Amino acid sequence: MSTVDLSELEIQRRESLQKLRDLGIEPYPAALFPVDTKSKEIKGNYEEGKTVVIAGRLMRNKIQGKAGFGQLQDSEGKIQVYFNRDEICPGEDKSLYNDVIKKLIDLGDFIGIKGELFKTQVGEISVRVKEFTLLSKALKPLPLPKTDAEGKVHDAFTNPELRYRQRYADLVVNPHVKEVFIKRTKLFNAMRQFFNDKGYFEVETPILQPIAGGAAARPFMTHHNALDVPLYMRIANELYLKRLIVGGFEGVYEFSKNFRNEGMDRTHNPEFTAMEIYVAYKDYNWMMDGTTKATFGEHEVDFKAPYKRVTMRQSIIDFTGFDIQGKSEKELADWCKANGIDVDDTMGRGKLIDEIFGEKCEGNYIQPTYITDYPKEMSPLCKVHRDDPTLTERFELMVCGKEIANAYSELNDPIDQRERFEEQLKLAERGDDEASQFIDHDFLRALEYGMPPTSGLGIGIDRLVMFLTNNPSIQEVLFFPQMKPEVFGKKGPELTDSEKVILDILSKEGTMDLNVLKTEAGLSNKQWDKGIKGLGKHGLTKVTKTDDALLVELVG
RNA sequence: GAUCUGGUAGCUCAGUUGGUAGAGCAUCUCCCUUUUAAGGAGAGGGUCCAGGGUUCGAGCCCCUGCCAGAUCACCA
Repeated sequence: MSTVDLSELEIQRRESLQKLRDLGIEPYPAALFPVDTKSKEIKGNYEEGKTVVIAGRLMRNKIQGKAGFGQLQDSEGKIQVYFNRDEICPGEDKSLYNDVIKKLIDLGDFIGIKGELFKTQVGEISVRVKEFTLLSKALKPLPLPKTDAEGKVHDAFTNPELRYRQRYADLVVNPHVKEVFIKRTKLFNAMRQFFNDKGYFEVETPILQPIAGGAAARPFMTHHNALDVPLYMRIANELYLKRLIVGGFEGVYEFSKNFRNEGMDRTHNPEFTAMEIYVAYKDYNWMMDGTTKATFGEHEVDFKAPYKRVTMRQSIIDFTGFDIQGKSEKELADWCKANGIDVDDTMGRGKLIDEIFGEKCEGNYIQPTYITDYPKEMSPLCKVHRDDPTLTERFELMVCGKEIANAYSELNDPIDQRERFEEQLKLAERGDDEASQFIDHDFLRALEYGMPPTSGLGIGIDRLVMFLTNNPSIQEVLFFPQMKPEVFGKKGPELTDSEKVILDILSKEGTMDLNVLKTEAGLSNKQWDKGIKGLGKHGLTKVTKTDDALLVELVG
């Protein structure tokens, strides 16, 4: 990047950087800095006169003559630091204070401080600086929101595009954003703790899969050069965890980054995190009892378990008065048409019911609610219901109109499983692009060796975090949400057409009268104006004024 | 994919019928030794997202494109 592309503020900071080097101060020192305290500890265990060594970004630097107050931000918060010229520079040479601290240090620079704790006249806990070390210079100014006495934020850094693309800056200046991610990690830790205490085993399974199974979604495809085979990024890890249950583990779980090549919106990101757990010798009722504790038990969430439980059949009756029990595909399709739901020939019975539920019921479940007993056709990996062969032993946990968790009594009958896969294949051939197009024969082989009765649960972690942190957008709970790539260096040295035309004419003559050049160029007023100004900015031409004319001169 | 809204200084935002591009904070200079978003005085800082068009003249009007957000569609 040339200095031409830099803003005034960035140029100033680069100049400060050079001046620091000229003073013998390395702006990016290699040696460790012996930090021994953080801001939070200072405030929590205040000891008058205690010597501390702290480090962080300087986020405020209010100079008042021969003293000044700064604010140092570390990972846990902010602490005020007090610079006093004659304490920092006891001798004749006051340059460390007058030049370095007052002028060459900028907001955002990392500095290290050794000093003593004291309270100011207004009672704010502060560090009286004894020694000062520059740890890293910031060449780009951070956004600078300010918080007033009432906690109201002024000039907040709110532009979502800038915040997501430059999350590092967002995290520095928006403490509430950092909080969301701390909560996210605490949720992971709490769930791990909960499962580990119960003796379940955390595992890792393949992300690159020869068949993207376990869910219905369009996968990202890639290719392995050495084997010369196509591979898919996983859309789910379900089938691999079940293989481990076959192998003898009785409780396995995995936090699984899944990838789906579909649309993006405020609840969908191409990569997202699911937590899947499978426990042998259990059923979906057991899982329902445990889910509340597993997800919310460790957190201060205003939930009262047990949540309401509604069968899918009852849910549809509740919101439409229509009973899907025993209805044929045609009867369901006719009802949909009569009630304003778009249907087409590719839709089987399961899909039709799913449409009715999605259209008329789903959005109404704001409070946590278990929807149970899904139709067989829409749950190809789930065991048939013990009381009704047209249903499956499945539940989903709905919160705020969105699915948070999905659980089964897992299908472990290999013959039934093969038939379900074949049904999916038929639906796919019929045009249902959500139905699975491949049969995972290896998975069927595993089931043939025998899988114990098992209950499985999947939780959409991102949506759960959204819910727990009260965020309406998935982008707010992912550090780096997917964005269209930013174009850097677009404004290259290339000339516009107008500039080229003018330059061509001028290059033959070297120097020309401006009006002659304009006439010869034959450009519209606007194009002429843009072209000649552009060339001047590129430093290619120079306009000089004589007594009676303007002369354009080719430079370089 | 559709519709709507937006893109102006480092950040947050104004910008009048279309007539010399503004404010606050930040920055720079000077003064100030216990300040609390904001002490005083002065100064600098712009490819108004990009490209076309209309016009004597466009940040503003028209067209095309790019990026983002929201709503909808899609997504077990």
